[in-house]
Amino acid sequence: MSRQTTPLGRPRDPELDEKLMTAALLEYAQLGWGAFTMQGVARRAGVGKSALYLRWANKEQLLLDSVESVALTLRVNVDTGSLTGDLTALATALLEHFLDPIGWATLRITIDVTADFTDLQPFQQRIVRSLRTAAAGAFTRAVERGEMSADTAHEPLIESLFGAVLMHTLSRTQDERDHARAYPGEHVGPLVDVIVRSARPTKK
Amino acid sequence: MSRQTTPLGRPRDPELDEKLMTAALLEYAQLGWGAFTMQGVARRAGVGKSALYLRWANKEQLLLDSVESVALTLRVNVDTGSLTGDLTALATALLEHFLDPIGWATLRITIDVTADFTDLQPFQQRIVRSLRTAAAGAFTRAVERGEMSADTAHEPLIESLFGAVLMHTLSRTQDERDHARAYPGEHVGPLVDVIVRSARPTKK
Amino acid sequence: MSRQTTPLGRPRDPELDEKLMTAALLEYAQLGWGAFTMQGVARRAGVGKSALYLRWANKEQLLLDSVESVALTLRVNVDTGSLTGDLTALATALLEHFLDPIGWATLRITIDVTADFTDLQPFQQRIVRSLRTAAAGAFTRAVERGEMSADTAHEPLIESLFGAVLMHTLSRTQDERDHARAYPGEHVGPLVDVIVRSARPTKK
Amino acid sequence: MSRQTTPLGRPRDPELDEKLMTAALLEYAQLGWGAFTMQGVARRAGVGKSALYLRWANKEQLLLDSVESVALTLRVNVDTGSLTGDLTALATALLEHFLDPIGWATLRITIDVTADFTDLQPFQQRIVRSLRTAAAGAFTRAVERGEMSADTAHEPLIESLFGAVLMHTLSRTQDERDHARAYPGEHVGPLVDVIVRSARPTKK
DNA sequence: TATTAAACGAGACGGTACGTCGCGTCTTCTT
DNA sequence: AAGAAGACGCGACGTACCGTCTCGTTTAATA
Repeated sequence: MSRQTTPLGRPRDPELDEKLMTAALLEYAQLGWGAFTMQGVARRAGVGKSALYLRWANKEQLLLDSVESVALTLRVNVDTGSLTGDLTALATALLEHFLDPIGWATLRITIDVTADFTDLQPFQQRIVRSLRTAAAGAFTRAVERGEMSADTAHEPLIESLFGAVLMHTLSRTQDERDHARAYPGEHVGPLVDVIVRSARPTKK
Repeated sequence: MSRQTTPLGRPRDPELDEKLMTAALLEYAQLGWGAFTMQGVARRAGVGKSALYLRWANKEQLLLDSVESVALTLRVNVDTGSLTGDLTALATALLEHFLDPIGWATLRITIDVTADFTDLQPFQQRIVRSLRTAAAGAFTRAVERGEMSADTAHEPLIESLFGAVLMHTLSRTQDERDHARAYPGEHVGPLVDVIVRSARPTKK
Repeated sequence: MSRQTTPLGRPRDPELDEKLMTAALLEYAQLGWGAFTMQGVARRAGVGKSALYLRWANKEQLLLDSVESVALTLRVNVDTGSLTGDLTALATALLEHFLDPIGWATLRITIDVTADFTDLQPFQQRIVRSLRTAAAGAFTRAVERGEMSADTAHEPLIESLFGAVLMHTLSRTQDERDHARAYPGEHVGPLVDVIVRSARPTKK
Repeated sequence: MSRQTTPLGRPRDPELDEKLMTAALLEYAQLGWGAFTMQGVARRAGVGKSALYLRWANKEQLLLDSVESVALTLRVNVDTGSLTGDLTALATALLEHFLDPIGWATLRITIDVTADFTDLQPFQQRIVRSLRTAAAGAFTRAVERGEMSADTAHEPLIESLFGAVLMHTLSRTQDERDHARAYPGEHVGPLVDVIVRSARPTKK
């Protein structure tokens, strides 16, 4: 006769959700698709398979969900006083994201999702949007400061900067990536410069 | 007395090598890692599994080899008379490469390879190198024309341009990608502009 | 506090054990070693391969186990009032066993086992023993009746009778075996006679 | 215009026929059906697969042929002066045949052939016949000597003796079979006795 | 002596079964 | 009802062998 029915039986362990997604990302990051297994995730989390299948229908769903939960972490939007400073902060954050195994796993899955014709826009877009809005703030402030003319399109600049960071990570050897982890500034600086120089107002 | 011994037994069918790699890339492009199977490749190529396993030890090797054989295709180096023209040609080729299912598959595999700690530099580097050398030519000619100062670093510009194309492909929906396939110029133009403006010599 | 722990997880389907062994024997009886396949057994039983490999490590083990479970069926020991009657009952049972495809399969496997140097005595002996004990009863009663002297060795008589039935089955054509199935008495009679005459006490 | 055409080309190596069949029997005797392979036979004989498939269409044909070529070896027919002596010679020969790995392999294959509904009478019968004719001689001489009445049926006696030897081999452990190899007389004696006693004329 | 056609060693090839392992579902007992 | 454990039907893995098919080389009989 209770109106506000508490669900019967044992309640779900709320800590498991996050624990399982973390385990999934680690497993994927270390082993790749080929050796990524549900029982591997369960083992790593010290859990039975039921706990997984009660929450996700299959491997793909688990991975997508896990990736999404991580993507929201990437929220950087600081005013450092200059466009170079703002973009450096952003690019550094992204570089570190890509250098982190889990961040890289996120990218791999995004790439795979993009390939499937089943257009998982909501998933994909949410991640990209967080990057764009962060960059938009930096550009707006730059225009106010006069570092950039108001009619410059943001989109190509954003794609160039973030794409450059991605390409940089992608085209380097393991040793160079290790170096970037230690000294991100040296790697990000030249890339930010490209954007800042491109954005600077044309002299008369 | 012959030093140059012909290998014994029936020789391998040389047509099969290419046929199998093509089948593998198509299979991967359509299905992704999750549903990519050796027997699927064999079936598609109308071939027994033995023909596959005589050449490659496992799925990974087959895919890596297939990707490498495709990567060499990407050879663009034309002199159009202007930096904008040269870079547009390059970026368009790359965009079309990424919009092609097989080209995209190539990227996916490169990403996966980068993740593995087993540093497959020779593989990875060979692909990237073909891009860099193509761009280097364009920049050299630009310096000669006076469109660009001699002391501008190439590397960040290259990473920005190619990364931008990649990020562009990655962050768009299926519909937008279809549009890019039809009108690549509209998509590539703004990205090339970013680079050209960044590279232009500073006015006194 | 419970010492007698119930085994964890879903319990094995107890009906499957027998179903699988029956399917295995039928498959073997119909197709022989050459075409006997595990997936064939699984298909016939409407079962996945896992169910088989959870119970038996390989083809050989499955067949041995199956044979053993059938061998125990051969239990005949009746007192018909005369040695001839008792032995006829026994020999008829054995003849019918050999004429049955599954019974014959049992023999084939026993022969194979005997050949292997890995001496699977427990298996082999258990089958033979059931025959010997049955015959021993008949001989004991014959001695009591005075049909046979007490100091006659049982073993050679047993081997002669059962061996004769086996050789009879082995050396006949398919047509003759069909006839034996219909009229076992005509085939068994002469063989029993040989034994009875050999066993009869010597007249002074 | 030659009438007696010699076949063209390189003639078949006549030594190979026997060499290959011997290799086949050894392979089968040591490994059994399960691990009996054509390439194994070829390897053991130091020969390519072609040499095998030029002579036999498949594994089965090779084995049947090999068995048949061996069976003809079993030709014993000596007059020792007594029925016991004659039968002992025969039974000993058969016992040694069964104790020899190749002889045992012959039996295994015979058993398998008997099981198949494809009634390979010519094969099967030829082997059995050689045994029967040998025994027939011994019985004929026994009748002449007065050790046996003329109207006693031969067939059951033959089946009993040879069957007894077979059953004896079949029901013993490896150790006991080793003993029989060293002292065949001890094992054959009791079995021959059974037959001789059964065959002796009834005293008035 | 040179030609010719089959025999032969080697091994690629299209298949299929092996025995293993992971999927996603199910059934059992425990919490 | 959640959860750990593990059986189950299914199907791919990578291996090994089937019987067929090229290759190049060898070996007699013929020309």
